[in-house]
Amino acid sequence: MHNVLNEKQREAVYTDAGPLLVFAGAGSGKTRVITHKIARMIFEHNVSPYRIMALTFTNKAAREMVERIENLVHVSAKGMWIGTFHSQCARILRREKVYGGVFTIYDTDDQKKLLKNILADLGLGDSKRFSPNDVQHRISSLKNRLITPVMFRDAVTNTFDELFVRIYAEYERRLSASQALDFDDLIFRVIELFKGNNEVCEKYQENILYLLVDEYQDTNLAQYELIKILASRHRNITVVGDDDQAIYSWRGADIRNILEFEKTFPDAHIVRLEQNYRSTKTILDASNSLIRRNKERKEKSLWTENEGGEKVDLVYVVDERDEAAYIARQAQGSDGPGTAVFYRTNAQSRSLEEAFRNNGIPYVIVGGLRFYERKEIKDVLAYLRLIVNPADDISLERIINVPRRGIGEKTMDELRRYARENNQVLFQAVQNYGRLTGLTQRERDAVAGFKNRFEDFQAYPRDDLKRFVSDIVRDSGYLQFLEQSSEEGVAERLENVGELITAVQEYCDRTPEATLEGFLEEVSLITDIDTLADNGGSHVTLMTLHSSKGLEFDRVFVTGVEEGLLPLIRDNDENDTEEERRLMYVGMTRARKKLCLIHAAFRSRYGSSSQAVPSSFLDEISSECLRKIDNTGGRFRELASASGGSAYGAGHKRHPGEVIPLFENFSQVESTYRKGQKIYHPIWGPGMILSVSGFNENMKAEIKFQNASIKKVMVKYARLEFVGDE
DNA sequence: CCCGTCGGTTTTTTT
DNA sequence: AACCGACGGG
Repeated sequence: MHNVLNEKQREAVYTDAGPLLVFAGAGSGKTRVITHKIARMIFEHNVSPYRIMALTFTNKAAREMVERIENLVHVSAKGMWIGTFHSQCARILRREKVYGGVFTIYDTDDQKKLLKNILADLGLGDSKRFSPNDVQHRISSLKNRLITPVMFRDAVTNTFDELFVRIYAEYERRLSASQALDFDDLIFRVIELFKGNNEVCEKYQENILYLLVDEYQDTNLAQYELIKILASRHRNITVVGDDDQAIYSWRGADIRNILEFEKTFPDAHIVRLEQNYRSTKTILDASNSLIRRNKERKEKSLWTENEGGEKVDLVYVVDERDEAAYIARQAQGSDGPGTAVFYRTNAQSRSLEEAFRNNGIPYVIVGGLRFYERKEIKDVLAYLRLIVNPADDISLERIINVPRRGIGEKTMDELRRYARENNQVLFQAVQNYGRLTGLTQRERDAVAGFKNRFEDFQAYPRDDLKRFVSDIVRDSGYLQFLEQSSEEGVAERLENVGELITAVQEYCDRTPEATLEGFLEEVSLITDIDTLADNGGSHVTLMTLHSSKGLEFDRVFVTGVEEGLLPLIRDNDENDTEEERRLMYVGMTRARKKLCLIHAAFRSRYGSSSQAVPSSFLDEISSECLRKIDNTGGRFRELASASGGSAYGAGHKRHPGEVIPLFENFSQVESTYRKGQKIYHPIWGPGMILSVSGFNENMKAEIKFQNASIKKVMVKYARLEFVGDE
C-alpha cells in the first residue's frame, strides 16, 4: 500500500465544502479517502466529531472506518455518527421517542410470519396469487420508494391490486399495534418524522456539518431522500461509489442515484479514482475487458502500476465435486491465508464444504443461514423481545408453546379472536385468560401457566444481563427442551445458545450503558459478513459474490461460471445481464495476486444434474489474460458458450444474445423420450428412463442407471444418447 | 394436543 | 437434496 495520497485522492480529500461525487473504482483506496477526509475535518477544521455523519451499508464497513480514523487521529471516534443507514436511523427513532423509544425490529422472517397470519385472516391463506414471499417483496419495494398504502390505493386499477393494498394496509396496522418496524420502516419513518416535524428535522440538518455516504451506487430512493434532507442545510455531502459495482437493484437500489448525482447537485465536484492498488495488471485487464461490455455505465478505466502477474486460470472441470476437489487441491498447495471461493448461489457451498472437510482444509463460510436467523437463536431472542415489548405478537406466537405447554392451534385461535374483538395485543389476551370463554379449564390453565411464568421473567433483575439471559433460557424450560430434543444437531444448537449468551457478555463489555433493548437492536441489524475476521486466519473463506463486495484476497476462485448460473437466469421475471456482469466483475476484482475462474461440464440444481454451458462472460474476457486448464482429462467436448463460440475454440460462431436451441425440434424430442427407453448418458453411462415429466425445455426424465442409482435430469441439457433395442 | 409422514416447493442476492 | 406445511393417527 502506498503511504501518501495520490493526486486524485488528494483532490477528493481536500475538497472541503459543497457536494462531491467520488467515482471510486475497485481497489482504488476509497475507504482511505473517506477516512482521511474525516480526519482532516477534525484536525484541520476543528469540526466536532459529533457533527460528522458517515453512512455505510454494513456494520463491518462502519467499524473499519472507525478503526482507521482512530488510527489516523488517535482520538476516539465515539460520538461520531458512523454506522449503517439502518442503525443510524434506528438511533434517530429511539432518540426522538418514536413508539416511546421502545420498538421491535422485524426481520424478513418475522415479516413473512406476520403476512402469513394476515393472509389467513383475509381468507387468502392458500391463494395461489398471494404468497407471503411475494407480498413481502412487493411491500418492501413500495416502502423503498416511500409509497404508503394510502398512496398506492390511488394507483390501483385492478382487483388484484385492490386486494393487495388491503393486505398492505393491514400489515401496517398490525406492525404498529405490535410497536414493530421492519427494515424499510427504519428509513421511511425517519423521513416521515423529518417531514412531519420541522423542529426535529432542522435540528439534525443544522447539526450535520459533513455527510459522507459509502457505496452510494447501492442507495435506494428512500436512502437517497434521506441523504438529501440531511445534507440540505450545509450541503457538505460526499458520496463515494462505483456504478460498476452496483449489484443490489433487486433490493431497490437505483443506479440512477449515482449516474444522476450531478442533476441533484448541479454544483457537484466530481473526482475519479482510477488507479488500482490491489490487483495485478493481468487481473485488472481481464476485469476491465469484461465490464467494458456494459452499456449503462460511466466510461472509465482502471489502471495500475502493479506488476503483470500470473495469467487468470480458466479451469474446466467435470462437475461440482470435481470443481471442489480442484480448489481443495490448489488451496492445499498454498499457504492458506488470503484464499477465497465465491459462488452465485448459497446452495453451491455444499459441495465445496464437503470437499474441504474431506481434505482437512480449514474453511469459514460467510452467509447462508446466518447466526441470528437460526431457529434456536430466534427462539431465545423472541423471549427477550417479548419481555422488552409485550406488544410484539410475532414473538409471542413464536415462543408461547416452545417448549410445549399445551397451548395449541385451537387455544391460539381463541387468543387471537379475543385480542381482535377487544382491540388488544395477544399478550393482553393472555393476561385476561379468565375471559377466554371458548376454552376448556385445562386449556385456560395452560395459558395461565404461561402468563405467570412470563410475568416472573419481566420482574427478573436486569443489572447483570448475561445472568438475566441465561436464567431465562433455563427457567423457560427452553434449555431442557433443547437438550431432550430428538432431532439431529442438538449439540450444535446448544452451542449456539451458549454463543448467544457469550455475545450478550461481549456486548456488555464494550457498551457503557448496556441495556437489553440495546442488545436486541444491535443483534437485529447485524449480518454474518460483519463478524468476518479480517482474513488473517489460515483458512479458506467461502461466500456469495454479493457478500464479497468490499473485501480482498490474495487468491480468488470464482465457481460456476456457466450460462444460466452466472449470469443467473430465472424463469419468471426479467433478467438483468448487466447486473450479473457487474457481479462477476466485483468477484474478479477482489483478487490481489491470483484469479481462477471455474466452469463445469455438468451442474446439479434442485437436486438434478444437467449439462452446463460455459458463461458468455468468459468470451468477453480478453483471451490473452487467460490460461485454459482442462481438468476433465479431455473426456468432455465442451459445449459452445451462449454468445459466441467456445472459450476453447471449439463450436461455431453465434450472434451475441442468440439462444442456442439444444434441440431444434422439441416435438420430435418429446416423442422419443418415453418410459422404458434405453439411453446412454455421457457421465453415468447406460440407463433406462423410468418416467418423464414436463414439456419442451422443461422436460425432465427420471433415469435408472446401471449402477443402480436413480437420477432426474433436464432432457434439454442432458445430452442423452438413445440405445436401440437389439 | 402432539408427533410422524407425505408431498410440494425451493435457491439469488441482504440491510 | 433439504426444508416446510398439511394431514391424520395416537
